[in-house]
Amino acid sequence: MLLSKSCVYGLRAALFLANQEHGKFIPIRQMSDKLEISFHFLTKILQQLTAEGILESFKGPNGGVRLIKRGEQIPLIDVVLAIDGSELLTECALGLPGCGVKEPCPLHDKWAEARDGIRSMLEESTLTELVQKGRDENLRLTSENGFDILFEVKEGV
Amino acid sequence: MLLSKSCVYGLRAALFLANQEHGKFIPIRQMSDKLEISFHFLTKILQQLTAEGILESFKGPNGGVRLIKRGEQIPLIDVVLAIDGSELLTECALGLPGCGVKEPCPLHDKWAEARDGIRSMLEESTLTELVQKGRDENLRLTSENGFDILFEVKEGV
DNA sequence: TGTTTATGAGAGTCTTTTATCCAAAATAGG
DNA sequence: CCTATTTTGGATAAAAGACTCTCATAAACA
Repeated sequence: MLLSKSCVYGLRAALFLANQEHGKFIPIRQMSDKLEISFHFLTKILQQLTAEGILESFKGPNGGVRLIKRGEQIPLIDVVLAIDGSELLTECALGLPGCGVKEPCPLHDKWAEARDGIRSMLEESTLTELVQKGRDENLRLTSENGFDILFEVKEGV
Repeated sequence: MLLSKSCVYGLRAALFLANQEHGKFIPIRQMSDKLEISFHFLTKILQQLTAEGILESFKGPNGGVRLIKRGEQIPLIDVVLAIDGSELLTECALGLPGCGVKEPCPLHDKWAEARDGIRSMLEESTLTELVQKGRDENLRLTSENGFDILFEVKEGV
């Protein structure tokens, strides 16, 4: 698997948050329900994102988590590296310690280039951009539901 | 981790074999010693490569494994997919089942493109090509040793 | 005060990956 | 035929990852 499952969930959650009114705190329970991710598991992942300075949280009634910056300013790479660690995009394809420009393995150059393709794609894509695309084309965010699920706000009913 | 540890070992082993006289059976024990990989573990990995038609084996004295085709004709992708499975380069970045052109997730297009960068790099690189590079520039194949370790053949001493 | 909600630590389960071991089968050579 | 060599395949074990759950604490609200 290229990305860990935690990372995949983290991306889904980040997109979910970017699709909300900016600045509003969203309870984790609500996210776990909508995204069909175990509440406890998602909690751990979001705690990581909070610790890494991507989210901020607020306790108590009407509490929850929210993005620290606007979605426009958050590239996917931030989420991926916060969860899977920066080694993900620096590791040697042959597993050699210290593999790099100075002491490369035979695959180093090509591998680095291919990896950087992923990296730059993740650097160039922002949460907002994907949310926009998801809304415009009504794409999926869970196995069944698309971005529209996020709008059926039933508060006050 | 982008590639599993098994896959990484499999690549090292494939390069090792491509650096040997073509057609000669190399005992797994010798490979595990030189490549500093656990004999038993490497055995399992090579069995997979044999089952996938990349290697062939021969039992008994002077037995071992060898590449079925010449290294020129073996792209890295063969080894990677034989071990990590083809899902590796088709999985959805958001983990959605059935994500594809017909039912994409918001990240699908960009992710597919980035993944394909890795894929085509692995398709275009052959074992021989890397062995050649490794020899020419005397690069590493283990944490300590380079391709030269493969030449100290001590038979008949 | 009591309820809501996140935090942090931790225990426990399940699955997959990584790693080790052993008996069986095949083969070569004496 | 006997023995040493080497792969095969099954079984097992250890470690890591993916979860589930609980509990005690803290902050905020009403």
